[in-house]
Amino acid sequence: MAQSDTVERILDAASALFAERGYSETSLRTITSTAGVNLAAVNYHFGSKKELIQAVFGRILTPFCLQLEKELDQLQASRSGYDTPVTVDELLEVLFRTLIRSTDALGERPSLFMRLLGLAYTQSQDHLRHYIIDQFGSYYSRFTGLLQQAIPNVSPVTFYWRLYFMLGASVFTLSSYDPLSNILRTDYGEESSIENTVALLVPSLSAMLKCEDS
Amino acid sequence: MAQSDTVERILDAASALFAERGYSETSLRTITSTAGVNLAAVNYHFGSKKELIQAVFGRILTPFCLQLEKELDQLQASRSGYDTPVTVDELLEVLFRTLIRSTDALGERPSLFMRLLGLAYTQSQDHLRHYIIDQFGSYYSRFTGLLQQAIPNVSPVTFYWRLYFMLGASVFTLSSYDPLSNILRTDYGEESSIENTVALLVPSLSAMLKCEDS
DNA sequence: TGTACATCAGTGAACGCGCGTTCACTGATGTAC
DNA sequence: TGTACATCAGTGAACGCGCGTTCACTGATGTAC
Repeated sequence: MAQSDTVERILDAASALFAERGYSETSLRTITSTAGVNLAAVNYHFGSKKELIQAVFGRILTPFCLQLEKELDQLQASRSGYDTPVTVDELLEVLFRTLIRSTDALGERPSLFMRLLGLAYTQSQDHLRHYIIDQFGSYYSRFTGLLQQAIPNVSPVTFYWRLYFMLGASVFTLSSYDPLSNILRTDYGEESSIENTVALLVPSLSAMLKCEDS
Repeated sequence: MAQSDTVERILDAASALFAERGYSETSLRTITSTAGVNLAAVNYHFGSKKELIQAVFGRILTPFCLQLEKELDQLQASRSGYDTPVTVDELLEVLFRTLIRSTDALGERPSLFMRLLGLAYTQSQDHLRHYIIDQFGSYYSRFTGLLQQAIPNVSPVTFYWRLYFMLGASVFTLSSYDPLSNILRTDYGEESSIENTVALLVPSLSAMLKCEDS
């Protein structure tokens, strides 16, 4: 092995296996044998299983955050000097475009990212939740701040809950994209793509976010 | 112990622990020591950990299904002879009222049910997914059929995806209700209740389901 | 009514297994003089 | 250029531990005659 691709092989195998089965259901023995490396290599390179989980997550979260920042900069720059504020639809477009592009750049699929994210919240991985908040918190705040400005007639509390409605709808659907699109093919005879599904998701979420606050 | 409440004690402890940590992260030793029963009692009464998981789920899913059936019967009966079809909002009201009432009747909280349901899909518990489809499939089909009739202008494929947007939003938000409402209290100084949150969820979902199909 | 047997909830201890982690070790490459 | 040493990626085997499950057993209650 020329100058160690062991780290990359472990991260590749671990990403796929964690997304498929969950963090605690995937053993280091399964990861290392899939990657074709020695069992002890994970502890040698990463220190522990927890640190491997964070490394797997960071490898996909970091490019997403950087890309999102760039896209939001562009979007806001295009508005400076004008009085037309950024719209909900534009923000959602940016969010999902960033999701698709940043995972694509890694040779991964959005569903993998969404599954890792969903699992971080449903499995008891406190260390990972804290890691995500540390890494992603400021980008998340910037995005949600802009989103709230785009819906001035919705109260803060309603907006708060709708953010989670949106998060749940997005993460749940996109993390289960493969099985859901398979059902669609066999039961409805319809082909779909992730772009296609996002194109249905964006206006649906937009309608939900903007609707009259009762 | 008068005529064995061991089974109930195991189910109570297991429900709470599974919802808190997940199925595979909860050991039989933790369950039995919490319940104050012998370790071997789970295998004696339920056969295996898998069958315990199904029993925990069934205890909460079955009353929900029966209650939902009754509510839908009533709703449809109130319409027979008239030409006014059942509305989206009425169906959603019935769904969440059923959720709240059926869990309440067991002395449990909706978030517990939603967490167990969410975990069934995110943890690799194929046996549980199959069990849920067997038990719940026909009730689910009836509900979604009525819902689709209430939105005649939305195409079947769009409706298919929006069902999962709705499911994701509901399960994610309600299963994380406690931490989310705690954040709301500390950061916004607002008290909330599950009824309150559902009252925000229903019109939001309704707007999302009904919005113009692009 | 009394005795023998069957049933059944529950128990204590052990089983084998897979887990994450550790550790002494190897062998190749880089560095100092 | 040659030698001694340091560094570092990687390895094979073992560690102790907690896991789900099993099994022989107990003791109370019910049933048959």
